[in-house]
Amino acid sequence: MEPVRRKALVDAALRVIGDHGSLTVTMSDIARQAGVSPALAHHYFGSKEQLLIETIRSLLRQLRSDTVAALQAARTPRARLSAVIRVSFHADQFAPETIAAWLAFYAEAQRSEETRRFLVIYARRLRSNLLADLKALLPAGAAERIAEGAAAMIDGLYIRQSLKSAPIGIEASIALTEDYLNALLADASPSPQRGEGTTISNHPRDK
Amino acid sequence: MEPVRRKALVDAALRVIGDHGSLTVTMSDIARQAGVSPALAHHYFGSKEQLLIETIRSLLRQLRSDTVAALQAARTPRARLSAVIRVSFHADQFAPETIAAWLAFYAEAQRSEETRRFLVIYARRLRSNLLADLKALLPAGAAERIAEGAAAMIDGLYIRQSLKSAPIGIEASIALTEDYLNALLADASPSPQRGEGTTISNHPRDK
DNA sequence: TTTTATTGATTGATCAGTCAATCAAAAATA
DNA sequence: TATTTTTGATTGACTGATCAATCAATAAAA
Repeated sequence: MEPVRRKALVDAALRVIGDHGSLTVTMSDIARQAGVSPALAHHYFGSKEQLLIETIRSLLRQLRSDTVAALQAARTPRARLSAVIRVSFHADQFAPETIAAWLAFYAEAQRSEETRRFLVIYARRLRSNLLADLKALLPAGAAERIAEGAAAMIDGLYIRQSLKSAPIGIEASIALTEDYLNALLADASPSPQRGEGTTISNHPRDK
Repeated sequence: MEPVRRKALVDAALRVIGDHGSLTVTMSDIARQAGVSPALAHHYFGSKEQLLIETIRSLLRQLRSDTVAALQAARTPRARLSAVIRVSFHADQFAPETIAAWLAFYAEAQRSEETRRFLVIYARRLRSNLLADLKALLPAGAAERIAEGAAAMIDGLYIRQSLKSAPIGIEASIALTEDYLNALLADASPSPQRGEGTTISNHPRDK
């Protein structure tokens, strides 16, 4: 029973948090959603905090397995970059409840060291997935900057989506991120003289 | 006394929220920080929610006045774009406590309609500040997309900063956003044939 | 019988919000 | 000017609700 209940509770937590848009949900809410008593939730997880930790861990695991699958299907570095982008904006990830849950965990990360660690893992993974393939197309320095920029744009489109005003939409979000990559790849790669000299380098941080 | 106390309480709320990294701070915490009794906070604001609303309003007011000042100092459209970027990453805005506070309000916006309204105002302002000057440099369609992308990148750099791992830094954040603008301006403007045909248009959303 | 699953009932802590009571300053009255 | 009245500022003490966490008891399975 234990694994069944644990999964049910984690799934329930994710749903309740997404609906409510906040981690200030009660153990009772979660337990009710999972169809068990609050006491049972405590029995299996020990504390609310621990259940929340497992919940974000599950969110991350899902994203990771989606990413791995998408990367395996892609052949060229450029196609792998597109795959990473596509996964980030996959319908599941882009559902309002999922966005709300991610946002709630970002906020929680300000206080919970363990939650922060998980989000840092996410951020690093996204960056390094992008970086690995960018390095096949660009000098290391430029690749690092563009990976940083693309990761930021993905997160930014994501967070803006959470406001639900003028929703940008999945396709448009992907297109914006692709535009960014295309433009900076074109800028830095085919004619290094121009790209290196005027746009990419020559910034304060390059001192 | 009333205006003095109101300001002290709003400032205290901002500080406490920033330090604590969450809106789940008590009225007592805020009142203590402001050096008054919790009862007085209720007396002036009626409810915690109302005090919180005033707090985000104050955050927004500050950002707006900074932006207006920066825009007035800039002369060309391109300079105004840089000014908007610079204000977004101004040291005050980039302080960890300020970022934590913004993040907390983003999360709160999932539940509080009024909080959401304020954040939508922020998002719209940022977008339209960028758009106004981009339109002077580009066709409307391209300008809109780039404004959206730049706004997303700014917000994304901001939220990534909140994780405090591998902090990107003010200068590097500005540089990344400038790179984005430079690359897409170069791409779309000087040779419309190429830009329009390959990078900017020809996306699913343009169907 | 022993172990595991499950819950209802309860506890203890935390907080938002209320209220009646002070205190002080200003305004009105003598 | 001196006195009384009114008004606003301020608080300590309290209340009611909420909730995480506990625990002893029961049911079911091994």
